[in-house]
Amino acid sequence: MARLGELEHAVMEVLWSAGAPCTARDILDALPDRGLAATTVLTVLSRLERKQLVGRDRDGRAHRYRPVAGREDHIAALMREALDGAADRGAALARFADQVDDADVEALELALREAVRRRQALA
Amino acid sequence: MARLGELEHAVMEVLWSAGAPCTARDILDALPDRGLAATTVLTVLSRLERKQLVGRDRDGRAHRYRPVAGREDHIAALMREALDGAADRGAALARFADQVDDADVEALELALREAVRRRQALA
DNA sequence: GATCTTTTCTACCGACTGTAGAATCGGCGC
DNA sequence: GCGCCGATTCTACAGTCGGTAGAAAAGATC
Repeated sequence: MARLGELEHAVMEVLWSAGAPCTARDILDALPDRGLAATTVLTVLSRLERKQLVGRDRDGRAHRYRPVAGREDHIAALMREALDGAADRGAALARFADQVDDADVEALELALREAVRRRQALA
Repeated sequence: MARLGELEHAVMEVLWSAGAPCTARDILDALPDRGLAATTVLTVLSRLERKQLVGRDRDGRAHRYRPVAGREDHIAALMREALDGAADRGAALARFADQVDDADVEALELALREAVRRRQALA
């Protein structure tokens, strides 16, 4: 999976938070502290499109950009990718379970119950 | 956390698999297909040391290099790092639970039970 | 002390990222 | 229709990172 630079990530955050497709202008306005040029945002967006992290559709003279996947999907994919590097997946998952805090343990237990339920519904 | 290049990763794999501290020579010999120069391995090791992924101790005229953390610890840390990017950790964990295969679900369930048990023993 | 290995220092190249100017494109209003 | 203005595309450059390794120094061994 493609790695993201700091600005690329910031742009993805804007798109993820927006909830609706954004123009480059919207994104520029959402990052006022950086003092970026409009073309910088466009360049970053085109790179994100090349990496297939955003898509776009024309809207008048501009484009509206949208994330291809949601933030949480993206994160889950990163977690899977990390896990795929394990020789012993069970051991890696055990370490992971040890390292996360109690709230995450509970959330994970819930997530697993739900996932199992969904799987059984499909079977 | 530091990102790893392809060769850096390969060197870490050698160290993780070795089970004992290795010299640069050992690592070079473990990667025969690459036709690397000895200095290349040393350079990579020094970068890994700078990234605090390996440590070393002198042994005669050479050094012996060892991974600071085990492979599974490293992977678990990567997974946590990805998870830390989530606005909604529960949602990210839910996606993760949906995306992994049945064997991983079972391994995770087991890992969680064990983790909870260990936590209770500590409390 | 000569030799041989290991290490350190330095350097180069290519890829990637942040950054943006120049040039072009394309609606919209008049 | 045509010009204007914002959006887009193209091009470029600097900084960093990773892969690669030569030159030079350090250090053990005989």
